[in-house]
Amino acid sequence: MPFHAVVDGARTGVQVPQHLTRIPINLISTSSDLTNAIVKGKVLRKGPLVSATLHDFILKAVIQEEDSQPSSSAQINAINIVLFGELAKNFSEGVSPGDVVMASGFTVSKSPTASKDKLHPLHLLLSQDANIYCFSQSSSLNPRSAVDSKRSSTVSAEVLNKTKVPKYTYTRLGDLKSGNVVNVYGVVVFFKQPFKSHGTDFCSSLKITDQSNRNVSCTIFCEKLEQHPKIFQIGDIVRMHRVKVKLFNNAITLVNTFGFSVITFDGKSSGTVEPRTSSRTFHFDEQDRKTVEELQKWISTQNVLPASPASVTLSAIQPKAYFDLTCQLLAKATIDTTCTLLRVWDGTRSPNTFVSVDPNDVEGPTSFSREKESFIANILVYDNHSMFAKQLKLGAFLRIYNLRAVPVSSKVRDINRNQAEAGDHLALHLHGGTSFGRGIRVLPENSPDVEKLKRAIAFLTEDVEDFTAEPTDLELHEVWSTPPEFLEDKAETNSTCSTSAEGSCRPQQQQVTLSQLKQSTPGQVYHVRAQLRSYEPSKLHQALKLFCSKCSSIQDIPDDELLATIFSDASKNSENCSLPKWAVPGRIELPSGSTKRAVRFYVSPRLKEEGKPKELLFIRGTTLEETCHLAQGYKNIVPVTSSESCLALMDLSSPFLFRGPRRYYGCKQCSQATLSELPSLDKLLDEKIIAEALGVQLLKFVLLMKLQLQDATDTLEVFLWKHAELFLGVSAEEVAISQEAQSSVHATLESLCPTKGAVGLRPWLDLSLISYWGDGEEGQKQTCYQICSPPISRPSSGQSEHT
DNA sequence: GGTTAGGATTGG
Repeated sequence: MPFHAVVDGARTGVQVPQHLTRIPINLISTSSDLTNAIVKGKVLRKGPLVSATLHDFILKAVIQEEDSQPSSSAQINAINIVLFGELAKNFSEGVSPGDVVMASGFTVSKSPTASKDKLHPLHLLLSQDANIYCFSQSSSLNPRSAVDSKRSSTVSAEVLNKTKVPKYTYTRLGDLKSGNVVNVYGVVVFFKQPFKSHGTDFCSSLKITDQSNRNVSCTIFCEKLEQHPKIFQIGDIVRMHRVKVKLFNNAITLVNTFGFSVITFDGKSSGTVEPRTSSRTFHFDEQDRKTVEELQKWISTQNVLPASPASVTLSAIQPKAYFDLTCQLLAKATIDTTCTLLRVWDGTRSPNTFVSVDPNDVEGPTSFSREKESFIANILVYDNHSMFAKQLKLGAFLRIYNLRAVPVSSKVRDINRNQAEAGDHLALHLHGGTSFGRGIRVLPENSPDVEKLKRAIAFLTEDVEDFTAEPTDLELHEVWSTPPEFLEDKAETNSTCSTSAEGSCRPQQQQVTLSQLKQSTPGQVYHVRAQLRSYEPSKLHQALKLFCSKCSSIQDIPDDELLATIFSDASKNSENCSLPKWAVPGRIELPSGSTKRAVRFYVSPRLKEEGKPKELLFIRGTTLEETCHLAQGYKNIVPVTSSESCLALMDLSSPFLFRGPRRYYGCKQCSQATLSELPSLDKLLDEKIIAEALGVQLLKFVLLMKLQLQDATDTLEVFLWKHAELFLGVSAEEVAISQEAQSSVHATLESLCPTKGAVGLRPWLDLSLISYWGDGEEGQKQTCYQICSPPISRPSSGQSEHT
């Protein structure tokens, strides 16, 4: 290795070789024998990393000898050094001004800037044969040095060996020693959302644990909310840098100290490890990913998490219970100076939470349709939470912690109301204070819980018009080799809620038999009770499709055999080609069979500047297998090839992006792909941002099935399409990568339509169907049907009305 | 380079 960080030589085993002889800077001349010479100096200045030629970097720096006292002003003890290639890169990443470095294996030549900068007339040239040893002043590497170090922490020189030695050292919670400043990983077993302290900062209080099974309380003071850990639930994983170990009441606690930073991860494995942070620059490497995955595994195998107030849906609220609620904010109203009303839903039927409010005080819609109202809960939030609630945006996805359901007796009912209507109800309160982690958190749009919530409320938020507005039926029928259809008419959603149909009330109207449905006018939503007679395709992977929301085309997902051919053809095309101006090239060693081989990659200098150069790699010349292998180690991989002597994206028949196990495709028809540099972003890169930057129209994973329903009167073929995710309770994207999601779909279908057993014993389903006019063969009109609700199944008995 | 809090519910 040409670059070494000698932080604690005894510990890391890195030593400056004994055979080298120190040469004072002022004695360096063109006639010096430099074979075994080594110079030592403090880094005075460090220039930027410059991309010089196609495959190279240059970095200039100035070092000054600290321990030599120039006997006369004529003796110069500072010298320019010029580093090339990997060494320049490592120096750029690993060395800060003020660090002491030693250099060997260099050559010298005349310094072109000597007359201007008055430094040494020669400069040192360090290429791949040279060595740099860095004695970092950083406090973050080693807890012991951190305590002694008077210097504020700089993140520097943690690069020792890029692949084997971690940039940061993490202390197990069982090994914490009072007084040390440490970096730690931990699983959250208790937390409070940040709250305003009596001082200048917000305060987060949490308790974490790890494989050493020690629980440690942490207190984080930060002025800005975004600097606080983004904890959504117990079981999340936090990584904290530079926390000080203190003793309080005889117990070890951690408090943030100078240079503190934190990132948070989901405690449940989802295939990819996505750090939650607002920080533009944070270090996250392969080792971090492994650490997080080990903790995720540990959580899943150990019973480490305390029984937390379970996340509960509105329909499952128990009176007197405390619980956490994940929901969407629809409207809010000021009740008084200490209390705000939040109107929310989560897609399940709400208990009666009547709150009287003046419509003039309401922000957002003052009323909803009667059926929508039956899904809405009213929550009163007090004091500190009331203040916070006032700045919440309508439509936001929230998690409300330690919500309480208080039974309210009917004694206080309005005398004018009918007794039955004004019956007992639940009052939902978020009391003041932060005990038991009480608080409200806005969940980001991309969190798995929000994705789940969106699916659950889809049937409430999408009006019937949405179904028919999309010209997708053309595609639906083409996929099934049936006459193409196209929608024109719009259905209406005049609906009333049948209160007699307890639990099955949906925003739609008449319950009809299949026979009646076939004779009724298209353009409406109907409620049916039916059994699932059959479904196709029987093989789930055939139900998974790619959908373009721009041109509404649907296509199959290419199989690996086809993809392998595309990759192999592309890699044959290895001619030299011109690079986009921004691309910084590099090479990665890949194990290929028994031999290693190097493949080319390109990175964006902007991401590099932001401290995450490997966040997005453009890879050239790999096989499909190798690309998948690389995708396990790097967050975002975009395969590229050479096209007409220019670097270009690969054919859009193959995925344009690999993210962990996930593959993303673009629409051939709607994309205008160009290899552009990514815009500067505060947000973490995701498939949407990358697709947009590359001019790719991202294709959505969708599920498309055809079901045959039956009741006593008839059978009916219906599409399961727009609401397939809701119906099957999974996201199509998960089905594409997760065996668990696939099994869940199989289980759902098997429960509705068992392969064995009498047809009559199959469960009866309460379903909402939308019917609409489509264009049939040779311009003929034909009625089509789509499912637009989740299935609510009932035992096969009690269906006598149809049998 | 100083402060805050230091989990623990009954309350509209």
